[in-house]
Amino acid sequence: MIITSDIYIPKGLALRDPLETKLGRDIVSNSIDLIEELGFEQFTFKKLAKKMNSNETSLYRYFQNKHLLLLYLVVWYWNWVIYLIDYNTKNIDDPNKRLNIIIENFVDATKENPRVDFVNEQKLHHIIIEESAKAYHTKKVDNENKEGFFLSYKKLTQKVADVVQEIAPLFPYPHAFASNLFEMANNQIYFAQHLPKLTDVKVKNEDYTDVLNMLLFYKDRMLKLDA
Amino acid sequence: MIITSDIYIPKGLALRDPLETKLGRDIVSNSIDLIEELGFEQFTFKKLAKKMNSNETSLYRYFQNKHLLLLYLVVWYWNWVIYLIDYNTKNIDDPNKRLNIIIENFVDATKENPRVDFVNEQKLHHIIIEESAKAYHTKKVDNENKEGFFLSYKKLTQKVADVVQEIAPLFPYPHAFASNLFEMANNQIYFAQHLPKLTDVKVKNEDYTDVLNMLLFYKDRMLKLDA
DNA sequence: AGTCAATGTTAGTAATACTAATATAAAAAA
DNA sequence: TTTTTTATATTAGTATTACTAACATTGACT
Repeated sequence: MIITSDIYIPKGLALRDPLETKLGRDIVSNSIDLIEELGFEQFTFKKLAKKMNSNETSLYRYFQNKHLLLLYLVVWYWNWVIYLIDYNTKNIDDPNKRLNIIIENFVDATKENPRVDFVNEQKLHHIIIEESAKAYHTKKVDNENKEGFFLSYKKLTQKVADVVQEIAPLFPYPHAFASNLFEMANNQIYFAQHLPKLTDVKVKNEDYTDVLNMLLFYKDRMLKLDA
Repeated sequence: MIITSDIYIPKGLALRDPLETKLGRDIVSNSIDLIEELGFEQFTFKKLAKKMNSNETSLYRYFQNKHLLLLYLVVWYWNWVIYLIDYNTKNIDDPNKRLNIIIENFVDATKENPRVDFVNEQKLHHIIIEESAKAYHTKKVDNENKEGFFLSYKKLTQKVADVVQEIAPLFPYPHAFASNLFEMANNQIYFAQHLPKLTDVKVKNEDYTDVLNMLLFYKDRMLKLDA
């Protein structure tokens, strides 16, 4: 089990902690499958309950609505990426190497061994690419932000910004660079898969090499490491 | 009237051309107000009809559903930006100056005079920032792409990519750079307004100066114009 | 044997996202 | 001018969604 006490999933995101019960874990697990299959718009608690051989009402005991369930998954992903980059950059002194590893984990956060058994990280990654924008482009953002629902994304951004500033102390936009790096990774993968004229990279199957190289190029240019 | 024959709003996006009738123009105009006010999730045709003193059924004669109405607005915006950059970069030889103007228009596509009277470009810009991701992150993308609904975005990307290649013929990712520039402009404005820890720029009222400067910096770095 | 928490069951509601059928008014064609 | 077409409005209805309430059952622990 990876998600432990040092990983902050804010209270209020779920009505009760899904990790503590079989049903809760089933909700998380099956919602990943079903959102990926149907897309968020077509996904409903009723369909999810049916798939799980449970019932709608029980699901509402865990999540107030499907939007908060999606946000829960997105927060989970942010935490997962934070875990990955901590784990993979430990004991590496060179901040540029650390940033390379961060970028690798942005592009493909599914390759690592340590995983939670009931979460399919690859499918979760697909959901992030296809649906995550909907989790924070809503009229509720400001309230949800006050509730602390985006702390993980901020933490992730701050971590990357710190490494950027280690590499290039005078770089004026470390946070924007960090968040853009993350958004760009997901976005450009999406474009490669659905609107390829909007990008120059190719993604075949689960091979994100092109995207990785582009982001590394982007980083080197922005931080003037290719002089 | 700006939107003319050389601006391609694909057939199939609307059931009948909203520009040709009073009701159609009212739908476009009022939907911009209402989507901005309520957010796309809470926006319904019933509410829109009420606001317009029309009725739900009539609206369905123009748009199959609210998703296609949103996409129509987003396509409108893409066309509007294409128009703006064509208009504002005309007769300017220096490709770098042209790219600067493009970036200005990405950041704030509302400042120009030539405008369609029934479209509030400033509100439309807000909708793009807050809701546009939902217009193309859906299970329908691939089909809608086949219908040509994203040609305007591709055209916009291609235009910018062409300028990039004029400036830096060897730059390896002109399309990704172009689409990322556009996405980043909208995203970072959104972050500045709702999740400021994810960026370094500030947006007060409608002042996007910080964002503009950041994007110009980004461009100079990426294309090595600040050597 | 009793209670408690988790889950299930049944039933219901207001709103959403539509469609069909018909009526009326205004504009264009005969 | 009358007819026809076209646009819009009205009414009515449906299946689904997004919930909520009340109550029943199960199993685990005391």
